[in-house]
Amino acid sequence: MRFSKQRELIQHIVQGTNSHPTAYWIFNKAKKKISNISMGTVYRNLNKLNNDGVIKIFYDNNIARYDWNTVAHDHLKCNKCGKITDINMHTKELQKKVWNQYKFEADNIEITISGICNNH
Amino acid sequence: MRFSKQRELIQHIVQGTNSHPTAYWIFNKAKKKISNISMGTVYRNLNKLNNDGVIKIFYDNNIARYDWNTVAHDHLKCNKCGKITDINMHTKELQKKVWNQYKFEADNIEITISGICNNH
DNA sequence: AATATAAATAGTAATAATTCCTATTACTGT
DNA sequence: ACAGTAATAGGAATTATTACTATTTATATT
Repeated sequence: MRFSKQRELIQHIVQGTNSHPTAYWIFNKAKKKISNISMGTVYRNLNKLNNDGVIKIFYDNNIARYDWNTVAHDHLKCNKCGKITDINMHTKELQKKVWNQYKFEADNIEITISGICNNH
Repeated sequence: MRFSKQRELIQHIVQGTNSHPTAYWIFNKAKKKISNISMGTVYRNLNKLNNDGVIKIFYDNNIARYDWNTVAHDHLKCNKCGKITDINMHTKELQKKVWNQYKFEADNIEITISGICNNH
């Protein structure tokens, strides 16, 4: 993969926030540095970075969010303020379990827990 | 809520399959019985049925799928054949855990595990 | 059974998220 | 410096979903 300043910027934006941003948020942030950047470029590079394991994509209901944290982890989503918090649910155990019980080779386990966070 | 034959049909379609169908699949199935049914009607009723706890909505990446099984459960998704299988991961324990560790009141826990199923 | 009314529908337009397409641009190896 | 290749911008196209509105229909009331 060749270097591109657009991709570098997109990577830095994702890596510079804990807010689990959407593509649209990243696009708006990127426009401030490269005013003519397009959504196509944002999506293409986010997918590329995800495929290369540089960042991680996950889904909050039906919209994609992007995470600098590529280590396996899970999310708490507050239904009141929308805040998404990283947590760790030891998915290794689940991975073993689905293999033993269902002979299913898990390569990705996503746990999203919604409810009410400790600010409410 | 008033009776409608459209909603009744939609409910029966969802309750008659284990395939975790999309709105579009349900729409096509419904058209065979009520040829002029519209997508708006399908979505409106699926949401209504979900809100009433008659069926359950969940998200497979960025698309909505509908499930007759309203008891809390989880899903295995095969990356080769796309098949989605119901499993049970005892999320009660996770619910306790996030309360103890994070003081987070979980009301919904979604676990989606993707990988390769036992047909491959 | 006829009527009123409130709710649901069909059909379509609008929106939102994402992917696709193509002419153009710009790294990189020679 | 130049050619070849890969990435880009910008916009069109697609897909999923929601919103709007005139019309129809289920149900309660007479």
